Amino acid sequence: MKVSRAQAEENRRTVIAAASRLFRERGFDNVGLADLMGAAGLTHGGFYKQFASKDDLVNQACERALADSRDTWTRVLDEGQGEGRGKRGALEALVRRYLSPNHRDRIGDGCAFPTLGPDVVRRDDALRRTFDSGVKAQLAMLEGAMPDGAPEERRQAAMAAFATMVGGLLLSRLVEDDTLSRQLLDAAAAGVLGDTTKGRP
Amino acid sequence: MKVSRAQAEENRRTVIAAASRLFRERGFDNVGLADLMGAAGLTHGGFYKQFASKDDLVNQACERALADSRDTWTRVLDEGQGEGRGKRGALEALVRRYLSPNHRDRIGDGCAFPTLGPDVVRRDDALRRTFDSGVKAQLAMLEGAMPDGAPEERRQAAMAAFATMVGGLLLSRLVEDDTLSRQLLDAAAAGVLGDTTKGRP
DNA sequence: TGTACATCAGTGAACGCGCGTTCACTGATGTAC
DNA sequence: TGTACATCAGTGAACGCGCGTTCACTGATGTAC
Repeated sequence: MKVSRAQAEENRRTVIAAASRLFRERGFDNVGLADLMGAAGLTHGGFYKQFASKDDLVNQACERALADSRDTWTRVLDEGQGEGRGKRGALEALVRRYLSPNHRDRIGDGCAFPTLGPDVVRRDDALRRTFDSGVKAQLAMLEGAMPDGAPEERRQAAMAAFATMVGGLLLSRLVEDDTLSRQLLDAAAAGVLGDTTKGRP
Repeated sequence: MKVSRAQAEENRRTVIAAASRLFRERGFDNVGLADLMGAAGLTHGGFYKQFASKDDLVNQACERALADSRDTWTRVLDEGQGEGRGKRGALEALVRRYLSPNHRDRIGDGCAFPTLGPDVVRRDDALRRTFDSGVKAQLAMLEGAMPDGAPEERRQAAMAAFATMVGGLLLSRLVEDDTLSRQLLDAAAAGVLGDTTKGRP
């Protein structure tokens, strides 16, 4: 049976959104076409009416995930600057949200770099370019969010901060003890925001 | 044909060593039993004479990779302390080696956390415990390598440093421009070692 | 030390399963008159 | 506005392939005498 163009377009978007979540949760190889189409209430046979291949969907889903991530960062930075103490407050809001137990536990909605990064490194498709752009874009946002210093210093600080955030989230997911996991998140946040925030009582 | 016990034991070790490298290079799912046994010049049929399952080998290969990593850290810290400026020199040697283009490019020989970490997070086997122990062990080494501060401060600094190292390596592998990649490595190293090392000229 | 036999690491074919992809078909949608 | 027909999103079965796992078999090793 055919379906209206609007419905088909909505189905396509539903599949991409589900893929963007499922790939982060289970990895590219552990999500089948049947899972992906099933998320939109469809059967797997129609897949190739919407996408050229599984790799095509992988790429579109990752673009979606990275775009969502950028939107979240923009929103959090805006909110933090609005209610907080200027640029410093915005950066703090972003870092604390990124390095939170909530972000740690919601892998399917979270940042794609500490989740799919290594899988992408092993590829040589268009996906590498997608992530390359994604890193540059979020690095630029972080650079703009850095409150202090000359442009060159802020760029360097943004790179170190990004590394600490991505690595802190990844490590916090690798340890099983929740207390240690939170300590890792807090220590990483303190490392980014300056040790003055955390420290001796 | 049978083979001497010594030969069989050597074959087993060869397979584990090859697995430890291949899994890091291609991921667990993209290395078949035929590849693994072939690395020791064997056919895939004999696999189950040596290992209970593929997951069993995955776990043993990761234990090996993590143990090798610890050995490397120990050696680099010793060398750095010997020829360098005490504990400070040892930490610098470790961080600069970890965040080097060489480590970035040699994934098969490198740290397992930014390479296999996300794949491990998705599992719930014994492998999670293996990595949990691995994180704790290397964190303890880093804590011991921290030159300054009270124990609590050194522990927190070690956590932030570990996060920056793991994240910096991962990000450096995700960007395609070599110059930017090296800047990420250097910025991460500067973040760990204190911005005084790098900075304005 | 030499011989007879049990052991078992390794072989190579086969099995079963899930996966990405293809394809003939369906029937509501969208268009042309 | 109503009718006839082409389009094409979605269906469900089938294909081929690679993979982890199993198994009967081999023959050199290791052991018992």
